[in-house]
Amino acid sequence: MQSETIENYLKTIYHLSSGNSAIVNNKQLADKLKVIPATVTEAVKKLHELKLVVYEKSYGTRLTTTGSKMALGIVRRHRIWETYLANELGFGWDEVHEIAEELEHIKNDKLIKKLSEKLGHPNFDPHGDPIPDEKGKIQKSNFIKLSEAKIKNNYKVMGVTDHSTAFLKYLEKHQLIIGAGITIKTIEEFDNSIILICQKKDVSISPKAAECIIVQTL
Amino acid sequence: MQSETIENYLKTIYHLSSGNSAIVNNKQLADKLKVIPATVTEAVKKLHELKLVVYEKSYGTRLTTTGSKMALGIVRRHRIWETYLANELGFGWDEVHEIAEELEHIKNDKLIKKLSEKLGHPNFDPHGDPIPDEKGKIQKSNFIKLSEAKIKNNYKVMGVTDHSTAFLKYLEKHQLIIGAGITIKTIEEFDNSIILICQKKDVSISPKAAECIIVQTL
DNA sequence: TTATTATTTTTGGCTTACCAAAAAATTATT
DNA sequence: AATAATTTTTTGGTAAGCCAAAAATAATAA
Repeated sequence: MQSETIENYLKTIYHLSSGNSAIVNNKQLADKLKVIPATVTEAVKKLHELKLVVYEKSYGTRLTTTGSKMALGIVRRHRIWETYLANELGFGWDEVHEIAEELEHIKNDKLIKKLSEKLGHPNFDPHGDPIPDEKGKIQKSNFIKLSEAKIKNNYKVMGVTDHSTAFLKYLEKHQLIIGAGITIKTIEEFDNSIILICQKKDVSISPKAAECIIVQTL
Repeated sequence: MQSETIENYLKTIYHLSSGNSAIVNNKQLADKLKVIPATVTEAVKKLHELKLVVYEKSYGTRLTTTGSKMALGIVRRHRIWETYLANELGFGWDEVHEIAEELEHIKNDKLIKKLSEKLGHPNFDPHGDPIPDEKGKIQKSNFIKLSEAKIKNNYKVMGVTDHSTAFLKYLEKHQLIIGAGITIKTIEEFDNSIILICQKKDVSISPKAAECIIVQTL
């Protein structure tokens, strides 16, 4: 099995199981990887033989400890590159994901080490997602989803969980950039949409969007 | 045909024909690409159909204008990355080639543009090789091979044509680093080896090594 | 020029990563 | 529980990129 194929499967399993080694099913994987379920069946069988996942027929797949470590390594490379592209090369946070999808497959420990060093060993990428350290440890954060925010409280925008270009552009339009301070003004009773104050302006956020925005309690 | 495979063939044809669209043969290609000649035959046929090379049976292969442009693009990416790794990330010039072999395949015009910009649009990489510009134009240089150097003259070490780690380490040991000023002291009659002065020390260079060292006339 | 050597091409085969369609198993719905 | 819908697996097939061995061609030396 090709290293890049393996990495894409492991990474996807990791994301779908939200880092918990929970079980993921073939359909989900097929959708994310843009292949048909039959292809996934084949692949997870091979990954099982490589002891990177535990695959149980007609049930599902989860990462082994080894697989999880590898996945964490890929996630680390991806997020280090995203941070580097944004902070050092001046890319917008809506552009970095796509490029990092390619860069993440370059496995050269020294390269990632140098990049991390130059960035001052960051713990979070420009989307606010945590960057696993060399050992795969992920820094816990006091981040919550904007949808869980409480009225009158102050928060700082830290990231997003949806990386689609459409969504990122939407945020930019509302000045909801990383680091922006916000205050919850109202939460509409009838549809749960949130009115918040950002840059002294009122901004209305739909519940769906609020689910995808990560904020830090201040 | 996979983009990375195409790129590796084009790049190799480019290097073997010394940028002149001269004819290269299957054996040479097979050796460089670490495949058997039969594989090359298959590949060049396909590249011919893609109009990237002109392949004549039992004769040889050369780049078309399109193929040449593509090759120049790959060479540009490779050398920009090498320069970036050395100048911005502090890698040694003996380390950058290997990493750039992978990075060169990431095709994102904006990325290369940003890297080049950050470097101040360099025309030469850390090995002294010219970096083609966005249009594929290569800056001419007054560089010569050390083997062509004349007695008593002064030169500056600008690069190498052999990127093997062994060779680069050999140079480093003799303090023959990029930018080093040298003076030709003697050229031995019987074996053409060169005695030069570098850092106030006498250094003897074999004719074979002298073939691989690029110097600039001062 | 013939013999020898080197290179190139052909042929048949392999693995990886995919797909399509059909069959089997699981899960959900009535 | 029976039926319908979904998911999973099996089966057969494809293209890319490789190899090994044999046949054909070209280049070199005797």
